[in-house]
Amino acid sequence: MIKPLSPSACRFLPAGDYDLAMTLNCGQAFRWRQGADGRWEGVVAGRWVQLSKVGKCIEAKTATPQRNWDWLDGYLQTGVDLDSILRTFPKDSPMQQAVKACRGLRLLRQEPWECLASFILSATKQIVQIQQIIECICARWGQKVEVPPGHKPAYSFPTPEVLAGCTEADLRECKMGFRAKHLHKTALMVVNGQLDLAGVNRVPLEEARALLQTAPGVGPKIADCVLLFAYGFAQAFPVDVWVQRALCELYFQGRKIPKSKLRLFAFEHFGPNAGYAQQYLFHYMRMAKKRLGEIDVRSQNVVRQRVKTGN
DNA sequence: TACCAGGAGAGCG
DNA sequence: CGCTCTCATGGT
Repeated sequence: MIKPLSPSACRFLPAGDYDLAMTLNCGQAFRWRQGADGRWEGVVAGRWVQLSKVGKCIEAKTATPQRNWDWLDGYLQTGVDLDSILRTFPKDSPMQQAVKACRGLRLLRQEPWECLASFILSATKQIVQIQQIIECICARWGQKVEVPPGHKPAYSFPTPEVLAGCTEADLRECKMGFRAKHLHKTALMVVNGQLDLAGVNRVPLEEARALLQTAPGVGPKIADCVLLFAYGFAQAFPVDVWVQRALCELYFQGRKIPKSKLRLFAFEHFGPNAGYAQQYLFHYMRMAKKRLGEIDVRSQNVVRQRVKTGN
């Protein structure tokens, strides 16, 4: 007789070639926060969890002992062989630079409802602001989850039932603006069965995208985000303003190409894991901009210094 | 202060 | 189809 593994609130997941910080902070998920000790805290599948990289493992701590950790393995996708994915990328220079800069970046497998709702709220918002809106709706309409002593309270992501029960005005109190109508209507569709989130992964990519796009506030870009980040359609290729700029500059000599055409180009050019390639390009561009920002600040300081000293 | 943000949808020619 | 305008709010 096999003795069942005893429940534990701590676990080490083998995770070589896995950049945890980049993965949790690259704009695919919005609820991870870094504590003072540098560890990442979040809520996955209704459970508080704290993550940190220890050598070639991810150390996970929970508030309550766990017998089964499948919920976390699935979320982090630690079983994915990254190298076999990177090998399918095109060998052009932009792509190789992005891979070099973002080595270890992974795609998570998020819960469909949270992912869909989050990206409805993402429309023409900066990532910092998306994080704030989502934090607000979780604190208001999520359920309190157990946390270890001494930690800030944490909340689950609010269910479609709860959000459908809110008024649009309630939702607007979390500063989501015109997205409130979209979120509310979509929540209603999920509750009354007009949008079957469980059915999305049972059909091919194009059909799945069309299903998601029946929800208000969900067009091609947001649908592709959900297909990629929640359903594991590795070829889904979200084209936002960043990726559009990147593709136009890197592959079209700066000519402005419509997003619909870029999606078709990407589907062909980047291959079966186009979605992974997209995330590498997206994060690569954002890091590059951040670096430029820092240089800009330095030159500004130099200018201020000159003004001060009269040079 | 102005510009812009991981867009979508409607109206127009 | 492709372009433009609006939607709400706050970061930089």
